[in-house]
Amino acid sequence: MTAPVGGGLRPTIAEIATRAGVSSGAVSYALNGRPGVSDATRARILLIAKEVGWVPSSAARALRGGGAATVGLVITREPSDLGVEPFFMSFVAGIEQVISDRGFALMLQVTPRKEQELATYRTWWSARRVDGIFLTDLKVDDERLDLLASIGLPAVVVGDPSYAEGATTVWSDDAQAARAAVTRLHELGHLRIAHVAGPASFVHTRVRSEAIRRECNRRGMQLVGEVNTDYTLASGTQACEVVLSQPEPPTAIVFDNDVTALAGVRVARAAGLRVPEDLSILAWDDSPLCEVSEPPLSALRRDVLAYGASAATVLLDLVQHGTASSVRTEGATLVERRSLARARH
Amino acid sequence: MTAPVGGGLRPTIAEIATRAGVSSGAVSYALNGRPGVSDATRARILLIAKEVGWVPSSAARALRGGGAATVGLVITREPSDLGVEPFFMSFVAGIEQVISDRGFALMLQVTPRKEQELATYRTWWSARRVDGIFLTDLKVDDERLDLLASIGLPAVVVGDPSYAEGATTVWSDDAQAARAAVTRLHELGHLRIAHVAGPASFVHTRVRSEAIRRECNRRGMQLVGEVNTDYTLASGTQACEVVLSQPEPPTAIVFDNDVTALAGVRVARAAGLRVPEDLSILAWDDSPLCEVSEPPLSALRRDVLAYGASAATVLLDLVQHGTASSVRTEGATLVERRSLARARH
DNA sequence: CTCTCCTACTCAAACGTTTCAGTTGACAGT
DNA sequence: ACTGTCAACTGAAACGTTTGAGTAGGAGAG
Repeated sequence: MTAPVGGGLRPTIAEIATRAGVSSGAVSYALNGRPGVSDATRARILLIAKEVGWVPSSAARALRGGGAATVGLVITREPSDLGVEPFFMSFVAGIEQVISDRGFALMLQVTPRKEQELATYRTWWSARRVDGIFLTDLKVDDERLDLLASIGLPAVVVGDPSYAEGATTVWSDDAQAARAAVTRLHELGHLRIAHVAGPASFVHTRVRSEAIRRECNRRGMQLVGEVNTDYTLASGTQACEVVLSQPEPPTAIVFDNDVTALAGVRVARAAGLRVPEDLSILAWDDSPLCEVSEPPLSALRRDVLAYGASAATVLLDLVQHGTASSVRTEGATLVERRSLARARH
Repeated sequence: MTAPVGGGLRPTIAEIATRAGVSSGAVSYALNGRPGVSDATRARILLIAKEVGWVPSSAARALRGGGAATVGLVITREPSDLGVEPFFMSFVAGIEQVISDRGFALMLQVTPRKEQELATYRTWWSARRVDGIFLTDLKVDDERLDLLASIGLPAVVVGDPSYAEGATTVWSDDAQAARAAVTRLHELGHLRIAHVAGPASFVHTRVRSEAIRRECNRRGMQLVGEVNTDYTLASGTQACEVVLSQPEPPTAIVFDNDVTALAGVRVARAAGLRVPEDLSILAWDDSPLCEVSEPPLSALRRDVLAYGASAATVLLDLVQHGTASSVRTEGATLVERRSLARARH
């Protein structure tokens, strides 16, 4: 008792084969553009496939060894923090632009627990659920790199190659952006600045901090504060209070994200300082938050969409050809709004 | 030439079987907790499986017909809008809490094109990539409902059941929250209010608008403005200008999201109105944006994490047992900050 | 006419899992 | 001692695809 030819949803190659009067092997050749069928037969098969709405079973392909046509992304952050973080959604959208055209899908996991992340990589790989993954939020001496290397799961590291232990990376040059920011502040006459940074464990935090420190030295500016935060409003507020309560407070502060920058505005105002007249503020990673702020915040903007797209392109090359070379994407540019002003003497 | 027993990553049931000296069928029974093996053998098999780090091949299971152990979510929004939208990340995190415990994974797609969304459902289902999906941003006469019904893809609709055409839904009672909001404004003596809403096509926009209208009538308050926006700063600004430039402007405005509420603060200030003394402002869906605003905004807060978790629970029930009943989650609660004040006479 | 080569196929195995239908023994009941 | 029952297994098929090996039939060379 075979299924009615006209019938079912989810048609298979076998059904196309019976309709076309050939074997399933021939259909496979035709559908995959391989030699082994005549042009006439191929055309007929393709037509039928389109008619019945055939879509290859990714399960069968994955089982056969052809890969799952899926890439994975684990976001290890507190869900509450993620609400504010505009980065990931744009990044995912950028990934999607590239992979959907190539028939790939994205598997996502959001979890606050970092052991969970490691377990997920193991499981995804063992279960053949993904062909490769994106590794974000790169840390110094990142244990995830070792795991990935040991299980052999292809990965693209989103972050500075000098900390990626030889893995393929896609990165934006934060050091260069940091230099540009400091340069701009110097132009405006600022000689004492501070840096309210992200978590010290992140590579990009370290890169930014170091670049700012170096550039200050080079230009004879003083870095009168460098405090780490966890990107939250609370920790930004505290950091900013520390920095501003010094005997010789800075005339400008660079913040590593938008939320802490907003915290900075509030703290400054509470301390009786006007922004930007008494204190210039610069945020890293532009967002609507910066726009709606009063005053609107100047920010270092990256094209996160393009960043995600680049990462996806590299990962797919890695997965499909077994090798790919690292890519440096366009760096951040400084968007000037109204939170920067000339330093007062 | 068989593979070395000690060897490979990604061990299979067959390998466990040879190690345990039983057939692969027995191993399958043991691993899935089915009868058919003795307790002793079962224990031995489980031990070996743990030792070699066995993980079931989801491809093989899906092929066999057991389902892909994957659920899908398509987010159809402009990537740039998503940056601000705290909803989805929290929602996804809530989903994850539930599904990862049950061995399911989440497949995500972010796209601005709505035809893409429909195509994705077809493809995911035909390719057996997902067992079910979450349908968010429910619209009036939503064409996606018809597609899902016609292809038979299990789905949980996130939105009001009265517009879901009989599909299983998970929803939060926006009408009730709207009534609570209006009630509170009435308590504060406001008699003329306005509503800056979301896109008219969304069901939740319609539900909120209608509930606000009704409650105003019931209490003898005037609804002196009801404008739709697309949630962006620009459209919020425009809507708010329209509402405030009337001969008899409102003394309080309810905004359907945080960004437009912030736009409202700016417009009010530009018009020489103090918030909240001259104009009370209430945002829908709390976010860090509301906290950092000046003044901090009162908001209707939902537990989005729990919302996502509920949706996931229902979808998994639907997928695994073929049936599930709709769930109404806890409604929004009003978080008072400093943007609400007693109306002036 | 025979031999080779080529095209255009067909056949069957393999991927890893689940499950149905058998096949052993052991053991109780009569 | 014979039958039936039950637990504890084994064997094989099936899911849908890819792919290497095999084959029929025709064209061309000698």
